[in-house]
Amino acid sequence: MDYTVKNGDIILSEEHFSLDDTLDCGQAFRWEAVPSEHYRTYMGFFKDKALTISETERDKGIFILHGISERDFLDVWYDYFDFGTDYGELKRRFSEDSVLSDACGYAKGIRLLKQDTEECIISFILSQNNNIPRIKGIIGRLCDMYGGFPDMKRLEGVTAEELAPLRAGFRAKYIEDCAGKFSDGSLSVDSLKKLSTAEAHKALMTVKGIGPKVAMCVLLFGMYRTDAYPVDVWIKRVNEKYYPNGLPECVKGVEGIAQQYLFHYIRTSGIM
DNA sequence: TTCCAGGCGTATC
DNA sequence: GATACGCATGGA
Repeated sequence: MDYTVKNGDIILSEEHFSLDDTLDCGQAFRWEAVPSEHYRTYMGFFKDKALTISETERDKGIFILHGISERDFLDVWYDYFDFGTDYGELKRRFSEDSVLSDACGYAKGIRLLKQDTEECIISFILSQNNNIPRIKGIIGRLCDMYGGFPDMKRLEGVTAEELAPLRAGFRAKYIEDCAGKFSDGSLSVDSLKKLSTAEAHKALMTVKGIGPKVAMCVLLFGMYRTDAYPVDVWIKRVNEKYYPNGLPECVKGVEGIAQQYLFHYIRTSGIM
Protein backbone atom coordinates (compact mmCIF):
# COMPACT_ATOMS: atom_id res chain seq x y z
CA MET A 1 0.00 0.00 0.00
CA ASP A 2 1.29 3.43 -0.99
CA TYR A 3 -0.38 6.79 -0.52
CA THR A 4 0.08 10.47 -1.18
CA VAL A 5 -1.66 13.55 0.19
CA LYS A 6 -3.19 15.71 -2.53
CA ASN A 7 -5.49 18.73 -2.15
CA GLY A 8 -6.77 17.53 1.21
CA ASP A 9 -7.47 14.01 -0.07
CA ILE A 10 -5.54 10.81 0.40
CA ILE A 11 -4.70 9.07 -2.86
CA LEU A 12 -4.02 5.44 -2.18
CA SER A 13 -2.73 2.51 -4.19
CA GLU A 14 -3.51 -1.04 -3.08
CA GLU A 15 -3.83 -3.99 -5.42
CA HIS A 16 -5.67 -6.26 -3.00
CA PHE A 17 -8.71 -4.07 -2.33
CA SER A 18 -12.02 -3.19 -3.94
CA LEU A 19 -14.90 -1.26 -2.45
CA ASP A 20 -17.68 -3.56 -3.63
CA ASP A 21 -15.90 -6.69 -2.44
CA THR A 22 -14.97 -5.33 1.00
CA LEU A 23 -17.80 -2.95 1.90
CA ASP A 24 -20.74 -4.87 0.44
CA CYS A 25 -19.95 -8.47 1.38
CA GLY A 26 -21.96 -8.64 4.60
CA GLN A 27 -19.25 -7.92 7.15
CA ALA A 28 -20.24 -4.27 7.67
CA PHE A 29 -23.68 -2.69 7.51
CA ARG A 30 -23.06 1.07 7.55
CA TRP A 31 -21.51 1.57 4.11
CA GLU A 32 -23.69 2.76 1.24
CA ALA A 33 -22.82 3.26 -2.40
CA VAL A 34 -23.20 6.90 -3.46
CA PRO A 35 -25.02 6.60 -6.80
CA SER A 36 -24.45 10.03 -8.30
CA GLU A 37 -20.66 10.02 -8.23
CA HIS A 38 -18.58 9.52 -11.35
CA TYR A 39 -16.32 7.02 -9.62
CA ARG A 40 -17.51 4.01 -7.63
CA THR A 41 -17.99 5.71 -4.27
CA TYR A 42 -19.08 4.65 -0.78
CA MET A 43 -19.91 6.65 2.31
CA GLY A 44 -19.72 5.10 5.75
CA PHE A 45 -18.42 5.24 9.27
CA PHE A 46 -15.99 3.93 11.82
CA LYS A 47 -17.55 4.91 15.16
CA ASP A 48 -18.41 8.60 14.70
CA LYS A 49 -15.81 9.18 11.96
CA ALA A 50 -17.37 9.51 8.51
CA LEU A 51 -15.55 8.72 5.28
CA THR A 52 -16.30 9.05 1.59
CA ILE A 53 -14.07 6.81 -0.47
CA SER A 54 -13.86 6.35 -4.25
CA GLU A 55 -12.32 3.71 -6.48
CA THR A 56 -11.14 5.34 -9.68
CA GLU A 57 -11.48 2.25 -11.81
CA ARG A 58 -12.36 -1.31 -10.90
CA ASP A 59 -9.30 -3.57 -10.62
CA LYS A 60 -6.85 -0.67 -10.91
CA GLY A 61 -6.35 -0.42 -7.16
CA ILE A 62 -6.41 3.39 -6.96
CA PHE A 63 -8.58 4.98 -4.26
CA ILE A 64 -9.42 8.49 -3.10
CA LEU A 65 -10.23 9.08 0.58
CA HIS A 66 -12.00 12.41 0.33
CA GLY A 67 -11.31 15.33 2.61
CA ILE A 68 -9.49 13.63 5.44
CA SER A 69 -6.25 14.56 7.13
CA GLU A 70 -3.16 12.42 6.95
CA ARG A 71 -3.49 12.14 10.73
CA ASP A 72 -7.00 10.62 10.47
CA PHE A 73 -5.82 8.31 7.72
CA LEU A 74 -2.92 6.97 9.76
CA ASP A 75 -4.75 6.91 13.11
CA VAL A 76 -8.12 5.54 11.96
CA TRP A 77 -8.53 4.32 8.40
CA TYR A 78 -5.18 2.62 7.90
CA ASP A 79 -6.07 0.18 10.66
CA TYR A 80 -9.77 -0.01 9.79
CA PHE A 81 -8.99 -1.25 6.28
CA ASP A 82 -6.24 -3.53 7.61
CA PHE A 83 -3.63 -1.98 5.31
CA GLY A 84 -0.89 -3.30 7.58
CA THR A 85 -1.61 -6.85 6.42
CA ASP A 86 -0.25 -8.26 3.16
CA TYR A 87 -3.27 -9.82 1.46
CA GLY A 88 -1.11 -10.89 -1.49
CA GLU A 89 0.81 -13.12 0.87
CA LEU A 90 -2.43 -14.44 2.42
CA LYS A 91 -3.81 -15.32 -1.01
CA ARG A 92 -0.61 -17.11 -1.95
CA ARG A 93 -1.11 -19.25 1.14
CA PHE A 94 -4.78 -19.85 0.33
CA SER A 95 -3.94 -20.83 -3.26
CA GLU A 96 -2.74 -24.21 -1.97
CA ASP A 97 -6.40 -25.16 -1.67
CA SER A 98 -8.31 -25.30 -4.95
CA VAL A 99 -11.68 -24.11 -3.58
CA LEU A 100 -10.10 -21.21 -1.72
CA SER A 101 -7.99 -20.38 -4.74
CA ASP A 102 -11.16 -20.03 -6.81
CA ALA A 103 -12.81 -17.99 -4.04
CA CYS A 104 -9.87 -15.56 -3.89
CA GLY A 105 -9.94 -15.19 -7.66
CA TYR A 106 -13.67 -14.53 -7.66
CA ALA A 107 -13.51 -11.55 -5.29
CA LYS A 108 -9.91 -10.37 -5.22
CA GLY A 109 -10.70 -7.18 -3.36
CA ILE A 110 -11.98 -8.57 -0.08
CA ARG A 111 -10.25 -7.39 3.09
CA LEU A 112 -11.19 -8.01 6.71
CA LEU A 113 -12.30 -4.71 8.28
CA LYS A 114 -11.24 -3.94 11.86
CA GLN A 115 -14.60 -2.76 13.13
CA ASP A 116 -15.71 -1.49 16.51
CA THR A 117 -16.42 -4.25 19.02
CA GLU A 118 -19.63 -2.87 20.50
CA GLU A 119 -21.06 -2.01 17.09
CA CYS A 120 -20.40 -5.58 15.94
CA ILE A 121 -22.10 -7.05 18.98
CA ILE A 122 -25.30 -5.11 18.30
CA SER A 123 -25.11 -5.52 14.52
CA PHE A 124 -24.65 -9.28 14.54
CA ILE A 125 -27.35 -9.82 17.16
CA LEU A 126 -29.61 -8.06 14.66
CA SER A 127 -28.28 -10.21 11.80
CA GLN A 128 -29.69 -13.51 13.00
CA ASN A 129 -32.38 -15.11 10.85
CA ASN A 130 -32.41 -11.91 8.83
CA ASN A 131 -31.26 -10.68 5.42
CA ILE A 132 -28.60 -8.10 4.70
CA PRO A 133 -30.82 -5.31 3.27
CA ARG A 134 -33.13 -5.55 6.28
CA ILE A 135 -30.21 -5.64 8.74
CA LYS A 136 -28.99 -2.40 7.17
CA GLY A 137 -32.46 -0.89 7.50
CA ILE A 138 -32.73 -1.72 11.20
CA ILE A 139 -29.22 -0.38 11.91
CA GLY A 140 -30.00 2.77 9.94
CA ARG A 141 -33.07 3.39 12.11
CA LEU A 142 -31.00 2.67 15.25
CA CYS A 143 -28.47 5.30 14.20
CA ASP A 144 -31.27 7.78 13.43
CA MET A 145 -32.73 7.19 16.88
CA TYR A 146 -29.44 7.85 18.67
CA GLY A 147 -27.76 10.30 16.30
CA GLY A 148 -25.06 7.79 15.34
CA PHE A 149 -24.38 4.20 16.25
CA PRO A 150 -24.95 3.96 20.03
CA ASP A 151 -22.28 2.39 22.22
CA MET A 152 -23.27 0.24 25.21
CA LYS A 153 -23.15 3.28 27.49
CA ARG A 154 -25.80 5.01 25.36
CA LEU A 155 -27.92 1.85 25.38
CA GLU A 156 -27.82 1.52 29.17
CA GLY A 157 -31.31 0.78 30.48
CA VAL A 158 -32.91 0.55 27.04
CA THR A 159 -36.00 -1.66 26.77
CA ALA A 160 -37.36 -3.70 23.90
CA GLU A 161 -40.43 -1.43 23.88
CA GLU A 162 -38.27 1.64 23.35
CA LEU A 163 -36.59 -0.12 20.43
CA ALA A 164 -39.92 -0.94 18.74
CA PRO A 165 -39.48 1.77 16.04
CA LEU A 166 -36.49 -0.18 14.72
CA ARG A 167 -38.86 -3.00 13.66
CA ALA A 168 -36.17 -5.46 14.76
CA GLY A 169 -38.78 -8.01 15.79
CA PHE A 170 -37.82 -10.61 18.39
CA ARG A 171 -34.22 -9.31 18.36
CA ALA A 172 -35.10 -6.16 20.33
CA LYS A 173 -35.26 -8.06 23.61
CA TYR A 174 -31.77 -9.43 22.90
CA ILE A 175 -30.41 -5.87 22.61
CA GLU A 176 -32.06 -5.10 25.95
CA ASP A 177 -30.39 -8.10 27.59
CA CYS A 178 -27.02 -7.24 26.05
CA ALA A 179 -27.12 -3.59 27.16
CA GLY A 180 -28.02 -4.81 30.65
CA LYS A 181 -25.04 -7.12 30.86
CA PHE A 182 -22.68 -4.33 29.83
CA SER A 183 -24.19 -1.78 32.22
CA ASP A 184 -24.12 -4.10 35.26
CA GLY A 185 -20.48 -4.92 34.55
CA SER A 186 -20.88 -8.62 33.83
CA LEU A 187 -19.40 -7.92 30.37
CA SER A 188 -17.01 -5.29 29.06
CA VAL A 189 -14.96 -4.85 25.91
CA ASP A 190 -11.77 -4.47 27.96
CA SER A 191 -12.26 -7.78 29.72
CA LEU A 192 -13.26 -9.56 26.48
CA LYS A 193 -10.05 -8.38 24.83
CA LYS A 194 -7.97 -9.97 27.59
CA LEU A 195 -9.53 -13.40 26.99
CA SER A 196 -8.47 -16.08 24.54
CA THR A 197 -10.67 -16.53 21.50
CA ALA A 198 -12.32 -19.59 23.04
CA GLU A 199 -12.91 -17.86 26.39
CA ALA A 200 -14.25 -14.68 24.79
CA HIS A 201 -16.55 -16.81 22.63
CA LYS A 202 -17.98 -18.40 25.75
CA ALA A 203 -18.34 -15.06 27.55
CA LEU A 204 -20.19 -13.48 24.62
CA MET A 205 -22.67 -16.36 24.58
CA THR A 206 -23.89 -15.43 28.08
CA VAL A 207 -25.93 -12.74 26.31
CA LYS A 208 -29.41 -13.84 25.36
CA GLY A 209 -29.47 -13.84 21.56
CA ILE A 210 -25.75 -14.43 21.10
CA GLY A 211 -25.09 -18.02 20.08
CA PRO A 212 -22.04 -19.68 18.53
CA LYS A 213 -22.30 -18.00 15.14
CA VAL A 214 -22.97 -14.43 16.31
CA ALA A 215 -20.18 -14.71 18.90
CA MET A 216 -17.77 -15.81 16.16
CA CYS A 217 -18.79 -12.83 14.03
CA VAL A 218 -18.08 -10.48 16.93
CA LEU A 219 -14.66 -12.04 17.46
CA LEU A 220 -13.78 -11.91 13.77
CA PHE A 221 -15.24 -8.59 12.65
CA GLY A 222 -15.16 -6.67 15.93
CA MET A 223 -12.04 -7.98 17.67
CA TYR A 224 -9.83 -9.00 14.73
CA ARG A 225 -9.55 -12.58 15.96
CA THR A 226 -8.59 -13.99 12.58
CA ASP A 227 -8.83 -17.56 13.88
CA ALA A 228 -12.57 -17.13 14.51
CA TYR A 229 -14.57 -19.00 11.84
CA PRO A 230 -18.29 -18.16 11.86
CA VAL A 231 -20.42 -21.01 10.53
CA ASP A 232 -23.69 -19.79 9.05
CA VAL A 233 -25.99 -21.67 6.67
CA TRP A 234 -23.69 -20.96 3.70
CA ILE A 235 -20.43 -21.93 5.36
CA LYS A 236 -22.13 -25.04 6.71
CA ARG A 237 -22.80 -26.10 3.12
CA VAL A 238 -19.17 -25.37 2.14
CA ASN A 239 -17.85 -27.41 5.06
CA GLU A 240 -20.08 -30.36 4.20
CA LYS A 241 -19.32 -30.31 0.48
CA TYR A 242 -15.63 -29.36 0.32
CA TYR A 243 -14.14 -29.79 3.80
CA PRO A 244 -15.81 -32.84 5.38
CA ASN A 245 -12.50 -33.68 7.11
CA GLY A 246 -11.82 -30.16 8.33
CA LEU A 247 -10.24 -27.02 6.94
CA PRO A 248 -6.97 -27.19 5.00
CA GLU A 249 -3.70 -26.56 6.83
CA CYS A 250 -2.99 -23.39 4.83
CA VAL A 251 -5.70 -21.39 6.65
CA LYS A 252 -4.33 -22.06 10.13
CA GLY A 253 -4.55 -18.92 12.25
CA VAL A 254 -6.44 -16.97 9.58
CA GLU A 255 -9.52 -19.17 9.19
CA GLY A 256 -11.79 -16.13 9.48
CA ILE A 257 -10.18 -14.30 6.56
CA ALA A 258 -10.48 -17.43 4.44
CA GLN A 259 -14.12 -17.60 5.55
CA GLN A 260 -14.78 -14.16 4.03
CA TYR A 261 -13.59 -15.26 0.59
CA LEU A 262 -15.55 -18.53 0.84
CA PHE A 263 -18.73 -16.87 2.08
CA HIS A 264 -18.81 -14.28 -0.67
CA TYR A 265 -17.88 -16.81 -3.35
CA ILE A 266 -20.52 -19.42 -2.62
CA ARG A 267 -23.24 -16.91 -1.78
CA THR A 268 -22.98 -14.82 -4.96
CA SER A 269 -21.21 -16.89 -7.66
CA GLY A 270 -24.02 -19.41 -8.08
CA ILE A 271 -21.83 -22.50 -7.62
CA MET A 272 -24.07 -23.82 -4.85
C1' DT B 1 -49.99 -17.43 -0.29
C1' DT B 2 -45.78 -19.32 1.03
C1' DC B 3 -40.95 -19.24 1.67
C1' DC B 4 -36.74 -17.46 3.25
C1' DA B 5 -33.13 -14.53 5.45
C1' DG B 6 -24.90 -14.30 7.85
C1' DG B 7 -29.60 -18.20 14.36
C1' DC B 8 -31.08 -18.73 18.72
C1' DG B 9 -34.07 -19.95 22.88
C1' DT B 10 -36.93 -23.36 24.56
C1' DA B 11 -39.09 -27.76 25.12
C1' DT B 12 -38.56 -32.57 24.83
C1' DC B 13 -36.35 -36.89 24.51
C1' DG C 1 -26.37 -33.79 23.32
C1' DA C 2 -29.36 -34.07 19.72
C1' DT C 3 -33.40 -32.73 17.43
C1' DA C 4 -37.86 -30.02 16.33
C1' DC C 5 -40.14 -25.75 16.45
C1' DG C 6 -41.45 -20.89 16.91
C1' DC C 7 -39.96 -16.40 16.21
C1' DA C 8 -40.89 -10.43 13.94
C1' DT C 9 -40.44 -8.49 9.75
C1' DG C 10 -40.51 -7.71 4.88
C1' DG C 11 -39.12 -8.85 0.16
C1' DA C 12 -39.38 -12.34 -3.53
